[in-house]
Amino acid sequence: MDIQLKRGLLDACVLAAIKNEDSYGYRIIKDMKPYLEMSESTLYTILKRLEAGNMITVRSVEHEGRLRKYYHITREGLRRIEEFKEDWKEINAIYNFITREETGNE
Amino acid sequence: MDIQLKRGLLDACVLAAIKNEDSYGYRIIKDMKPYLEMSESTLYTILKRLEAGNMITVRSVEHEGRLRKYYHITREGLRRIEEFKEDWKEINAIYNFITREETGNE
DNA sequence: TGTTATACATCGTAATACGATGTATATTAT
DNA sequence: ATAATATACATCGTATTACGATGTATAACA
Repeated sequence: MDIQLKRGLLDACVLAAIKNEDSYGYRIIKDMKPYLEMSESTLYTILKRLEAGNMITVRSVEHEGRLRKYYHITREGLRRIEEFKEDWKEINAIYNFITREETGNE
Repeated sequence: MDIQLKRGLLDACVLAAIKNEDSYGYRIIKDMKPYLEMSESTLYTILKRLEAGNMITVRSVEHEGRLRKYYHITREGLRRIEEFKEDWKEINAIYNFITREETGNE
């Protein structure tokens, strides 16, 4: 899979992964795996970015000796997902341009 | 529009723009404009990349005192478009993951 | 004479995905 | 007992990349 093609979906995908229930890094990766594989370093970069953009909030929880950071989606984050849906309409138009079969010139 | 979202479409879009007829930089930009806006510096970067990847070939033509470089899609380039179509199936699966509405937990 | 359109080209930069690597504990396999 | 795997987060360096800014040059038009 072309990496570039995934790029625009990464942020929205992480937001979607925590949309219905707060989650933490390791689990987010596992939940997304069937749809989109992402390395840990990539995920943590994205989580930092989303936090900086006020799309998510973080809360640390001690769990069996290990640290867990639970991420919670904010109103801003939910809005980001809606924005994504809007953008997708344009993306589909571009997709149609790319895949259209020209008729009448052969 | 989120820039990241466009990234994966750029190369395929340029290939699509010359698929049915050889074209040159300035015209490619104008043809794509209704679907996807791209700066000149971006296009020439992409054309260089596609040429390096043997997706297109170039031929210079003198036209009214000005230089024109006509780009022609190769078999490799056509294959790239087909690859894009294949990848799109996965992209759609990811899209569904992002936009799905969870039922039964509220 | 000045502006816009046509046409290609390069440089610098900021954003970004990811491999490599590191820390630390718990569980499972050999 | 020991090795390997799973869990869990974190950082550094790097290559790719889109694009604004800028440059060169001619033709058409106001």
